[in-house]
Amino acid sequence: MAENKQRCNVSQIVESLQEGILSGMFQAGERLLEVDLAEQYGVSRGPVRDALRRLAGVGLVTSTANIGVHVRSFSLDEVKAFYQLREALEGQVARLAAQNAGESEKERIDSLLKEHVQVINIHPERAYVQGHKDRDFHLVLADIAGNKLIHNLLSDELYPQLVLLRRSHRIVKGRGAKAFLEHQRIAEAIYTNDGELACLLMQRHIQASWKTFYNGQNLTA
Amino acid sequence: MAENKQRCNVSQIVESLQEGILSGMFQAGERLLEVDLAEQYGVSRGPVRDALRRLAGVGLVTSTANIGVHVRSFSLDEVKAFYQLREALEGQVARLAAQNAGESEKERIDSLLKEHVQVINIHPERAYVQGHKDRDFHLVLADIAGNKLIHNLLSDELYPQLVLLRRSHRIVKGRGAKAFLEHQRIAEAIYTNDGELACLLMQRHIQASWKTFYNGQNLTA
DNA sequence: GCGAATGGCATTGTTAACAATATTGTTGGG
DNA sequence: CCCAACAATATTGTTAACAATGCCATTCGC
Repeated sequence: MAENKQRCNVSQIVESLQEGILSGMFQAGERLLEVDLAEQYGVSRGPVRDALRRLAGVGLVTSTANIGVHVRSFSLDEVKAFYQLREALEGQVARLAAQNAGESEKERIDSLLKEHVQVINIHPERAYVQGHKDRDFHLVLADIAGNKLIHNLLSDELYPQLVLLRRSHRIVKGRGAKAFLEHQRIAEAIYTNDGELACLLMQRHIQASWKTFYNGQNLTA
Repeated sequence: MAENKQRCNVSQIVESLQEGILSGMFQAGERLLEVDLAEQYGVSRGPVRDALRRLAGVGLVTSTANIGVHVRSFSLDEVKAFYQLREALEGQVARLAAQNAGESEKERIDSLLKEHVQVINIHPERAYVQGHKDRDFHLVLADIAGNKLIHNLLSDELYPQLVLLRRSHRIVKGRGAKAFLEHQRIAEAIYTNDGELACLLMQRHIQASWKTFYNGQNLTA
């Protein structure tokens, strides 16, 4: 699977490892050996160490002195804290997006939602998580919000962590159509530049997502 | 000043460099040479590189490939984004703290504020930024909120960045007594477990802090 | 005289060997 | 039979030398 990619630089290693972690090639809690990875990427341990430190920085692995690095796993408390953080951040994103949105931004959201409704109709059971970042509702809003700091926090740290924690907790099915309807309500608030409403609806959207996650855990546990 | 501390490990180097950056020993934008630091700490370049990567991870330095690392400097837009992020996070913190606070937590806040009023009376002009983390109003609230994720984000990343950006923009005087009064209002909301009010007051508190910063910049610019 | 190419220097990126530490397996005593 | 101390192994931490890259001054052509 992980063929010998010769002479990778650090950022390529980071990207490849991140994909491996998010795709489930590495299981949650699995140990990542520097020497093995170094051989896989046809490189010495130095760049691998750099890459692992960067992954630790975005919370995808945990690095312990003299022990090693492991793919991160999340306790239920950590997941709860995670959703509380998202609630705060994405509420602010929705508020700012509503304040900033002009005609072109509103059209951008509208066309995105029209695209999503197609996907929903074709795959009603699917998790409704878009692959590309430009096609994700939440990240598009974060872009429109015009706050690069929050956008990067969501895009580079929280969203990868979200993918990982859903995987590590065996979440297979999302809320699909229901989430899409909530997106539409948020979009309507943005169309009228109602920041407070957009913030409130987004917070409820995240809360609903957390409740689905939590109930799913209780059922399987 | 930076005497030869022999045989430091990585976390000690990180701590020392962070203190150097936050104390102003290194100026904003200043380049940090690996070889110089390595000699200062009596260690080779490897651990220094590790330390610098970790500082880059918390946003105190910027690391550019084949160029080097520089003490981070903040544009006014970045500072604005920073305060918008704080507004979201600390609003959530205040809400959660109000929801979680029992008698012991309320007493903890109360004794902290009584301590602060002493400081204010003795040094009315001082910036009202506490040195130790256990004595900072915002971090104590984050602790009471019971969300380790947000607490660490504030304590390990945003607060060091706050110190740095205030320094790099030559902010010398804070809002002192006024900020303290706002803290008291927030505390009162927490005493009645009114999460929504605590959140709102905290957000206004952060906004007021941003406005002070912004006006200060316009005056000097 | 001025701008572009070039060469040397300074610095970061990488490597492989070495040191220190943790984990695992083994042995001896109780 | 079980537990503790110890040895062997595996892995991370560190080092110093080497490679590659960017920066800067000098020089060459115009």
